[in-house]
Amino acid sequence: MLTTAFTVDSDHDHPMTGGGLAHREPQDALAERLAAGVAHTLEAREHLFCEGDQATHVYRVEVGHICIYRMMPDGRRQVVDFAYPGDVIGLGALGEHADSAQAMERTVVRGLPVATLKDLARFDSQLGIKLYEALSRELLAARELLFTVSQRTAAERVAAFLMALSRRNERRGEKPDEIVLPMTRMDIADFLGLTIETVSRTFTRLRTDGVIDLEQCILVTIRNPGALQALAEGGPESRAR
Amino acid sequence: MLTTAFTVDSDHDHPMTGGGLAHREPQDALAERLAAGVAHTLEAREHLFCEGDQATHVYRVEVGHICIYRMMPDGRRQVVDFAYPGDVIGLGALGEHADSAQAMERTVVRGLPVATLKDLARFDSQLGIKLYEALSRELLAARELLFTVSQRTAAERVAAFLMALSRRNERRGEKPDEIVLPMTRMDIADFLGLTIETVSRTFTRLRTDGVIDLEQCILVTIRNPGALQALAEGGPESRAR
DNA sequence: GTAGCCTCTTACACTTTCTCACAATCGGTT
DNA sequence: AACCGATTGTGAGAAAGTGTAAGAGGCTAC
Repeated sequence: MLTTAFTVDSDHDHPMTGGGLAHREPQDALAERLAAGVAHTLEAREHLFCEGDQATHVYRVEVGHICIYRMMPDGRRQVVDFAYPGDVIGLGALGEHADSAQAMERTVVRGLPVATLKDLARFDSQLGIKLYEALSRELLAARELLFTVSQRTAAERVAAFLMALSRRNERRGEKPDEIVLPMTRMDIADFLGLTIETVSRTFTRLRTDGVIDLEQCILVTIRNPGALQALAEGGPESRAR
Repeated sequence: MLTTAFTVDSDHDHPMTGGGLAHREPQDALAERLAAGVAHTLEAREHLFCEGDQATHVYRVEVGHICIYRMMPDGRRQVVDFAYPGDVIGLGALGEHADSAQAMERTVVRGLPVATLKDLARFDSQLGIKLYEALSRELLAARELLFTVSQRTAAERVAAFLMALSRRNERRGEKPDEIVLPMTRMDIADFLGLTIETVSRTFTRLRTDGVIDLEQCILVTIRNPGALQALAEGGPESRAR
């Protein structure tokens, strides 16, 4: 899960916070179980599950990316999370899914039946704790996003979003200043509670201000990490409230 | 936890969703354990714990109300939850608290050491499941609030907030059309991601429109539940997006 | 290669919410 | 009863973000 936290170090100082993605590569009991799951390939735009579906499985993304969102009858949409390879999906669900999960491109997931997981947890208390911790990280990330969407300006939200992806790259051993965006502007807008136009304008503004480069719309290069960081944290020019 | 969900029935159709308050009166293993906890009285404005404090205990509110929030260095605040009697606080914390908990008035809580809870959960898998479910409900409520704050207009947010409190009353066997607000306008504003002025104006607007009555600022009487409901759901006059 | 489609960008008028300033009200105290 | 501080309510102007619409860029299929 993407954490739009304004403190850079939260990922490392608090290993439990999980940082960018809530339960990435869990080298533990949970990971072991999931590795034994059945692989399933989704085409682009295909749904892994929808709101109201029975929550039968827990999934781990192997390849590709998945967008988790929720809709209002009138079409308003809230993206809750972007799941990257290694991320686990479907943990919080009790009975029915409260949101939908859609592949953003051709994506491979590995699924484990909830019933199996439950049985295993009954005897393996270590696994139970891992599940609990994974859920805690999701809760923290959800509240972080709430904070971002509720209290930050458009520029701050986009900056926080990019910083989250940058930190994610860093943790993964990838270049922290080159960010590939697997999601559309619409996905970003619905994640940050903005319109697609505002997201686009904000990207442009960051580019003209020399904070980022944007050769293609899916590739962001961070030119001035300090400025981006400051903006994400609620920098000098941000409104005081 | 307060759920600002737009579907009224979510409370009852999905018992796991928890509805208004995430883990109210858990008549189960968790409740039993918490009943054995040590009572502690907080004065108005006193903090139960602060961001960064070691998460030593899990608490249940017995009397009074507690506001759970998070601050940004520049003073921006996000209220994450209002805890009512019966609600459990401090569940998601791993190591350190990520938010602060402040009594809104003289409040009595009952605390149980996390270490004790962990020991108990090791042998009582039923308790472990209850903890997991309680956390799931918190996650659902957090995402619900995210949705509300991110996608709804000021009027819709206030309406959703009042509807959540109304449903909460109903579940408790109290009058669903008479709502006592234990929190200040500032708390509501920081919960809904609005300014105090906008909250105030919106209340006034609802009053002049005949949707609610507002003799004192802490007592809301719902005059037209249908209209309030429609507004909370994103009624006819809401923007289509 | 180019026609067609989809996403992204940009511009401008408009709406909502915020900011700032001040008045009114409430609750507790002297 | 009058005072006081804190909270709440109201109004006018400012700012941020939105909605509409038009144009640019990129990908796919033919």
